[in-house]
This record gives sequence, structure tokens and C-alpha cells, in this order.
Amino acid sequence: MPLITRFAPSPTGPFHIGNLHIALYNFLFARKEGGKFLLRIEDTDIKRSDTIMTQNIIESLKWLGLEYDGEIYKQSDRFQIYREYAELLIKNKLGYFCYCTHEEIEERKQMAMAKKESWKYDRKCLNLANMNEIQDRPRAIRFLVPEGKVSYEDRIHNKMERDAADIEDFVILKSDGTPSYNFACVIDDHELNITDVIRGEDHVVNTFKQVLLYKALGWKAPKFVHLPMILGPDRSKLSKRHGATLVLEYREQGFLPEALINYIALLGWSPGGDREFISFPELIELFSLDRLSPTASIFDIKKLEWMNGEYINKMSDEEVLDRIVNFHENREPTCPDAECVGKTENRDYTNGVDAGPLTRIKLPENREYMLKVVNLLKPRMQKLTAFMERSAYFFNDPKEYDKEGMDKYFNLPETIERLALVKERFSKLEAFSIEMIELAVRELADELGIKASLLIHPIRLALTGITGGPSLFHIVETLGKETVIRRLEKALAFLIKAK
RNA sequence: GGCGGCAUAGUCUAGCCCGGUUAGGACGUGUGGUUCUCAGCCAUGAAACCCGGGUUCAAAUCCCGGUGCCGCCA
Repeated sequence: MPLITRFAPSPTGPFHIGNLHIALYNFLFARKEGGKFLLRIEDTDIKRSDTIMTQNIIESLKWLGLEYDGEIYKQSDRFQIYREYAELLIKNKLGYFCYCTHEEIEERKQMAMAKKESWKYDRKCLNLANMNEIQDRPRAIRFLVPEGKVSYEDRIHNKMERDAADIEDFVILKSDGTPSYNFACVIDDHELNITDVIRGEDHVVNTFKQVLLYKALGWKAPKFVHLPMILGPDRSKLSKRHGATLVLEYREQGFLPEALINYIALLGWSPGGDREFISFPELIELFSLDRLSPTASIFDIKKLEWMNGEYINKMSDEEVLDRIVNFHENREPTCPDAECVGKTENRDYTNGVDAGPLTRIKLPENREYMLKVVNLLKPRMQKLTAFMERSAYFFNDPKEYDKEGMDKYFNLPETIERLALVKERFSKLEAFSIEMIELAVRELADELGIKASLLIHPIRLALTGITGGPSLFHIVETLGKETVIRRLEKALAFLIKAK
């Protein structure tokens, strides 16, 4: 029998980091073993399900490159099938109708609680004597939990066992005719021939119920793997409270899918030894269930950022530029030109979720120039968005100068004279090369009897408006003579006016 | 509260199965160096086997108990 795994999210919320973790391991395991990886949408709860969330899930998987095999399965297409199986269980006396309303159950539960007794469904409807009175009331179907121990083998936790007496007769078909999670899940996993169920640890309790159902239906249960949770920095289950948790938010923030995958793969799994950078194909090659860790892990955004930066730095300039361009592809520029480089606009509801702050710009089309800029900025980019945040001066003259920078580098009385001299030297340069530019600056510094840095810093501030960034000589060369001269003149005018 | 799970630095982890290591790597962090700034790079430091008992010549590793944390249900 071929190995088949599945990722089975419910479309009640967007695709998040926890989903990625689960989907990734299902995907890797299937690919490694030459099996199939299916996508099933668990939308039996019609009210809480939303097609926009299904879109979000599909879009996320696509961006990550986690391709599923075959069609998408939707549980909402299969209500009739669940009903038939539920009736089959009734016929075999493995299930029974329950007429209790939520309110009635709640009441009895409260009474038990008041007496500090633990509660499970009291089987009131198991042997109803007076059927006539209640026959037209809506009814659910409950599973009749047998006595004894329930156990299954978990690939991470080994033998799992609990007493069936601790499990109540759970509902398999609700009074509105829709199946419960556990019931639909078992039927679909069986009908899709799922061989390995890899899901979160929050499902272990369900697994015991499901194992019971497999037995009742006379089916062989798949193998189970329950992955430990991914926690936030406060050690609670990762959620919105911890900031960005949606995968598409990470896309919007400029993370690369391969870096995100590499990082998440290492949360709860390791190939052994010291390896940290593992490409997608290598991940498939190396993946093994035996090396899964049973320990919950905390999502560390700092390490993700570092890893993302490493991925960016290892890429060619062309590749990085393509990613940056691609990053903007599906977005309407909010400004017609490069004017808004560095500006952010705070909303984006593409894909049905608020993806948070987003930089929208129209990129200049001059590819050769862009490549030069990328080359200079790449070493200090941890995310693609860093390009937007740090490249403004390559496209526009600075409108103002960094305040601290002015205090530091523009405050000497000699500044005007020095910048004027620089401008003069630059304009005399015939070959505007990095070497010649550097030589000109250093020679001038020598002649003035000062350190070169006393020229370099004011020049950088005049050209870029800021104090950090790539090597000054590279900046000067990239901007080109005309722009450099113009900006030096502007800075001089500014300084003279301020005097 | 009931049931289940987990336990190596702040974080991710290797080592555990098959007892003997100065307990390794990475992120983060301290210090120093380097370049025109930033980023980086180089060097260097601090930082962990949850606690208690056993078994053993020897325990992170095997066994038992406790504690803590997490999850599900309530």
C-alpha cells in the first residue's frame, strides 16, 4: 500500500506557523517515502468556515512550495456519506440517538460540577423508555463507547493508552445532521487511504476516540504521529498575541519561503549533528520520523531573521533583485514613481487577512542600476523589505539630513569649505571609478592634513541624508558624477543658509 | 479538577537507545580587534544536563519518586 499523508486544516482561520509545521512534516514524509500528500479542508462547521480562509490556506501552501497531490477534498461535499455511516453504527448498536438539548446537558453538567464530580455524558438516552414523548425533537447520534483500555502506537510517544471509561459517549452526528470532527476525520482518513496521520499534539485526546471508531467500523487505523506544539516566547501556544503568526504575514514582511521552511523544519526535528542550512531538496532527502523531538519548542523570530538574512546573502544579486521585484508584483503601487521608496502604508487585505504593514513602491526599471544597488545593500538585508527601507537615497536626493548626523559631521566651521573642495575634486575627475574617487578623497585629506574620515562622514551625510550604509566610495560611484555634484551643491546651499 | 504529554544555557538543538566527552553547534548576549559609518568579519567570554533518591567503579544517559511546564476536556 502506498504511503499517503494529508494536511487537514479547518478553514476557520488563516494559515499560521503551526499549520506550516504540520503541513511541512506531512509533505516531507510523503515526498521522502515516495508517497502522496493530500489536502483536505475540514469545513463541517459551516458557520465558522469561510472560503476566504480556504483561499488563504491554498495561497500559503503555494507560496511555500508545499504542493499537494490530486484534488482538494472538502468535507462539506460529503455530509450524506457521514450520515450513512452514522446510521450503520446505530443499526449495529454501536451508536444511539440522543435527544438531549445543549441546555439540558449543560444543566446536568453544572449540577455535577457543583458536587465537584467530574462529568461525562450520562447516557440518559441510551435506553429511552418513553420514545413517544420526544420523538419529534431534534436528535444527535452518539457513539457507544465500549469498556476496556484504548491504546495506539505513536511514532513519537510510543505506546499511548487510556481507560475508555474516561471517554464519554461522544456525538458523531450533530442534531443538524453535520458530523463531528472525530467522525468525519475517521471516515475520510479511511476512504482516502491515509496511512500516516501527522498532526499536532493537541489531537492526542481525539486519537483515542478515533481509534475506537476505527474498531467499531471494522477498519484498520492509520499510524499516528503527534507533533509537539510551537509556543510563543511566554511558553503558551503560539497565537496572535505573540505578533505575526500568519504565514502570509511573513511573506509581507520580506521573509523568503525557503528560509521560513528551513527554520520551521528545525523546530522539533534535526538531521543530527550541527547542520543548520538545509535546502528544500535536502530536507526531503534527510527527513525521517525517527529524528522528531518530543519537546515543544518556542518560536524565535530573531533566529528566523538571522537565517533569512543568510539566505539573502548567499543568493546572487540577480536572484535577490528578482525576489524584490516579485515581492511587489501583485501590488498596486500607491505612488506613481520612486518618490515613496521607504514609505510604508499600513494595510493590506489581499488574501482575506490583514497582513500588517506593507511597503508599496514602484521600482525603477533600470535593471543594471538596480543590481548595483542590490549588491551594495545585500550584506545588510535580513528581509526583502530592508531594501525598501534603506535604498531611498539611491533614487531620490535626500530631503533632510539626519539630526544626530548633522550634530556630528556638519557642525565644524570647516565643513562648508571642505565639501566645496570635495565637489571641485569630484567634478575634475575624468574616470569616475571607485579607485579614483577614493584617491581623490584621500589626497584631499592629506593636503588638508586631516583624517580621511573627516571628509568621508560629511560627504555621506550630504549624499544620503543618513549616517550608515555601504562604503562611501561605492555609493559615490553608483550615484554617478552628476548626482553627486548636485547633492553636494544642495548640501552646501543648506549649510550656508543655516549659518 | 480529571486525563495525557514533556523536561540539556534566554532560545533552537547534538549527545541518551548501546553509561566513561573539558557536555558539541547555532541564534541571542558581554568584551576586544578591523574597515569611512552601519551591517559584517575575526578573536574571546559568560551561560545548560529540573530536583531527590537508587543501580553502578562511573549517570545528561538506566530505574523510581517529586516538581515544574504544556495540551485536551471541564
